[in-house]
Amino acid sequence: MAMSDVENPLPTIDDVAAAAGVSTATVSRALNQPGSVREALRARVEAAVARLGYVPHSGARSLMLRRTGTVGAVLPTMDNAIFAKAIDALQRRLEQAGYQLLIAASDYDVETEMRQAMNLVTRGADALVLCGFSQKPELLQFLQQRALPCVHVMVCPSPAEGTCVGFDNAEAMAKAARYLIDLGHRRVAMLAGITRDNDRASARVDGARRALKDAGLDLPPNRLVERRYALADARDGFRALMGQKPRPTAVLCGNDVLAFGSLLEAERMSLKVPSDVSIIGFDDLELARHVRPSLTTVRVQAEEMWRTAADRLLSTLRGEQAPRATEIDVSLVVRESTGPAPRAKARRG
Amino acid sequence: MAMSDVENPLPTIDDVAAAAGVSTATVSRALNQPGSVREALRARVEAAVARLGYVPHSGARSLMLRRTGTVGAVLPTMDNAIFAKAIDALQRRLEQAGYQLLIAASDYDVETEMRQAMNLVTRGADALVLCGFSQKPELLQFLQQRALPCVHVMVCPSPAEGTCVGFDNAEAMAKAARYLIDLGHRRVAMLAGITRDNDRASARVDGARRALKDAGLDLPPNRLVERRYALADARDGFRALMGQKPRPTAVLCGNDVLAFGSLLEAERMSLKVPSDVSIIGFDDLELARHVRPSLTTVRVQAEEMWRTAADRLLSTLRGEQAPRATEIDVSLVVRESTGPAPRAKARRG
DNA sequence: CTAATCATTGTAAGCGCTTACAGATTGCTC
DNA sequence: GAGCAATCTGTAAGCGCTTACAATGATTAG
Repeated sequence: MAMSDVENPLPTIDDVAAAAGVSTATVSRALNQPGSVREALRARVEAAVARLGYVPHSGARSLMLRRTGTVGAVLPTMDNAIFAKAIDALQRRLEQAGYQLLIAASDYDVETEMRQAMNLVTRGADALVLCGFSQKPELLQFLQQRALPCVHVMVCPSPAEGTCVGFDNAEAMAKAARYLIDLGHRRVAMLAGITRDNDRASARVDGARRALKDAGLDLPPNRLVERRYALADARDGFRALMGQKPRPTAVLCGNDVLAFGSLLEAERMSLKVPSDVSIIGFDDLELARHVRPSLTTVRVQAEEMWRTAADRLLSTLRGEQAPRATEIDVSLVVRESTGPAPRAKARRG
Repeated sequence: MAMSDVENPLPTIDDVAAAAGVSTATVSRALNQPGSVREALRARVEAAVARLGYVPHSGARSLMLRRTGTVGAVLPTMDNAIFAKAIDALQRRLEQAGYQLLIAASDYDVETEMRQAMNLVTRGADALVLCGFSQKPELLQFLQQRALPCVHVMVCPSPAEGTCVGFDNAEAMAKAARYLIDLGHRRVAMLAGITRDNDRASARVDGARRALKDAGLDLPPNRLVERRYALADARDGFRALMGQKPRPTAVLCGNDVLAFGSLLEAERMSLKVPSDVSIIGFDDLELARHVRPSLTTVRVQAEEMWRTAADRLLSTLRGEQAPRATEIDVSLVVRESTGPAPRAKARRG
């Protein structure tokens, strides 16, 4: 079927110009500023473009325009509903504005994150979306040196200079902890995400600890476990917590995946939720409202957050002034997985 | 803080050459073929590169090399575990090979798909990953005209020319249907994904219908509903099916999200799974093995599939000959959500 | 009917990079 | 020590595009 193995060079603007009987300048103008070319010529050019299947060479174009029309995003992983949503929201917004999304995964590792971010820059990303604020200083310095627009998402406010769109992770988790405390819980455990290289996960632990401390309680090492965001790991972590001697009466989870795993494991262990143990998640994934018992969780307006992050970059790329920090609403959504602390029994005797 | 608002042009290869006291050709060689430049000079060049924070201009580079080092993927949506996994697998493999991933969403619409695919080509994608085979002919023709490497994933074999990596959706679903039939089910319903513009979803329906027909059964219109891949829609669809007069004894679901929603709704309706109704999913998401009852489902080696798809493109880009069709294993994983058809009762009397 | 003005189009200069080719340097052999 | 090959480096020509500037033709005032 292969018509020919001859090197079939793609049509260039010169070919279009020749085919339409005009100069290259006219072709370029007809395509980029249709208003500045007489209707008849524009039609001729467009016909030639269609006939030849011409597409401007992106490299040549970016060489002249000094922009590529792509925005890069480095996220910890795609294999997590929360980041899949992120990509979805980013891509849609950027596409609307004529930008394409380049993506890369950091695997929750700052070295990888830096490497990937630089890859994206090397590939010509006009701007960068990063997650959190735990980047290597070299990376941030490099980006600043190149004056590359960059937004940090999922955190707010920013500890240093830099634009961010997100929320206060510590305060959000503290709010969840206070809710448990108000329900009378005294032995509160935390099933956290892996905190290494992850300022969001660390902040959530800090927030929980702070709230407990403010109530005269603490979060001893044996009531804090870190697990990867996967159901099997979550179940394992929950079991580890529940194996503690005076059993925790409530578990704060680093996200909804950990919380869902906890629900599943609680059922397996024949622990009733919330009467035996209360569970709180984070993110408010679609699943949270559907599972039984439905999940009390910290709702994050994820879509809005990522969309806004894209908007910030787009503004900056347009040369507009954009607010440095944008706070996104978070709120505790109370559902069925939390309840009053169980009465201590068979203890007084 | 802004040091200066002076236009601060990024360093070019000329700057590096000047700083290192060599010619631009040497800089280029030192960077691209380190072996061809004397050690001492290479070191000087690298020092200059580091000092200036030089990064080659991707546009200029692609202009000379006639490649950009990016691969595009157009997927229906990112907001679905199966496609999130796809992005993850694609990105990792491509990154290993020095390629970056550009992504776009088609929203299960062929027009959008075409638009987005062309966007990616316009942005310089060296190759394209597409989902299924339901693209617009114009698009396929355009890609062929440009001799752009392209792989169709999630389907196999391909109905037309073109490379594919996937499996036979109809046969896979037929297998699931036969399993139910063998268990004695006679009223089998299907909760399908939206089939419009989606050859995978349609093929799955076709497969189910075929298997039923082969067993002398049928899939009447009222036992087939289509719903979007979301829990709320799934529950709604399941309820619709279960509202039918002679109730189906089994439901084949277009994917695991629909199946999970069905499980949730079954519980809500106080239907026991599998004694009242059997449920089969598709994909074998992580969740499938963890829920209660665990989900019988068609396992797809998703990661392998997408990784292989990336490999096919990489081979083609290297100029190697790649197999036209690659079949990926699918198998029915029997768990707790399926069982023998309930005996018809209170009917004989 | 001529000159001045305006709207269109064409000419040509790069944007930053790679690489064919020429030139310079080095190390050998005789 | 001269001549030659082998190795390394520099020169310069574009890659395909946009756009400042020049040139052209059309239009209108005088």
